[in-house]
Amino acid sequence: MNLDEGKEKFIQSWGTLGTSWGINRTMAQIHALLLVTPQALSAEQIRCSLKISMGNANMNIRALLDWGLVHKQLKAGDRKEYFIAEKDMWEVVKSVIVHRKKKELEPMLKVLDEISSVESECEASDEFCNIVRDIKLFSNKADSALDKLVKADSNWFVGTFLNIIK
Amino acid sequence: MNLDEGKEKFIQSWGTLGTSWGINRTMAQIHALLLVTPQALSAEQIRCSLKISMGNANMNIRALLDWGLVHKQLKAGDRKEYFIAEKDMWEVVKSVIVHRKKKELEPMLKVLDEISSVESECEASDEFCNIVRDIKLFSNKADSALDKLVKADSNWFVGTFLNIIK
DNA sequence: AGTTACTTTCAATAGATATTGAAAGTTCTG
DNA sequence: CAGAACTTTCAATATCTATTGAAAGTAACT
Repeated sequence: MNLDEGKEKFIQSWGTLGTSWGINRTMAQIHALLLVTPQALSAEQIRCSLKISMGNANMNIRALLDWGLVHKQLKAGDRKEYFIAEKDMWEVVKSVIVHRKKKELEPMLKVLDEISSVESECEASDEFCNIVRDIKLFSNKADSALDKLVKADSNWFVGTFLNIIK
Repeated sequence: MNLDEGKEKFIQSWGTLGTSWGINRTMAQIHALLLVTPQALSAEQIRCSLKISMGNANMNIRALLDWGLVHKQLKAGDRKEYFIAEKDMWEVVKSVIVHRKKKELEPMLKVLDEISSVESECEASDEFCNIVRDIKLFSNKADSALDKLVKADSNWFVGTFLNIIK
């Protein structure tokens, strides 16, 4: 396999993977392209490589910056902005965890709190409250575990943590 | 808040959460309904509760059985099938991990293997191979960590694991 | 201040995915 | 084995999300 085929294949797969991870296809493909490109690329270069519109490229580059998966780089004497990917996989996973935790787990915790105030007025409502309490307990544990995880540094995670549970 | 409002709210939120987890809305809502229902329900009861079509209900019940998130229950002298949810949250998360690992991580590992055969013929291809090797290393670690996790039992996970990283 | 180079926004449109409903299939029962 | 009770399938359709392209915005240089 040659280099271009390899890059192409990686970009397509990363795009597919992304869609299952709450990251849209283009966003994941841009990230993939930048991941396998040692130097920084301009929006124009990204647009051409992936054959997407300027608007699409721009919006998803902003989203990637927002998630901290891509960093901006300015070159002296050049008005264009250049972009380079975060290449430490643990940092990438952490960003995803932080964003999804905020978007998914936290609203769920809020709802669980609200619905645990269901009045106890019959057997059915007591059973409901018990089930909700279990789910809440589990979710809270997961929540604080994730908090701890994202505070961990890359070396500890890859070197120690992954080995402990192995 | 009364019981019905609480159930309704839970079902809607679980449905929303599900869509971010590779589980479609209806599938997640059926799961939610069964989660907060102590006894088993028939397809007809599910259909009525959620106001969805028979076809939709059927397909998603099958999917839930397939994922192991819902179990079938037969009642003596009744031709209908009844369904009851897996209520242990760790079992639920494990099912999701198993399915998503198969659908997402494993195909990615395969692609990473394929593309690490890119010929070393210039600096760029060497850099590409290095980046791919890093990602592969990380992914393999994640893969085997997840394997270990799903083999763990609920008590160990909730009682020990979540406390270790706390 | 005007021109050029580049970036952002957003309504229209395309594309992907979920849902319905009706028809076909299955299994039980008298 | 005919009919009833229930389940499954699938093409048509609806819904939800991503993408485009054109117009507006912004900043640098002359």
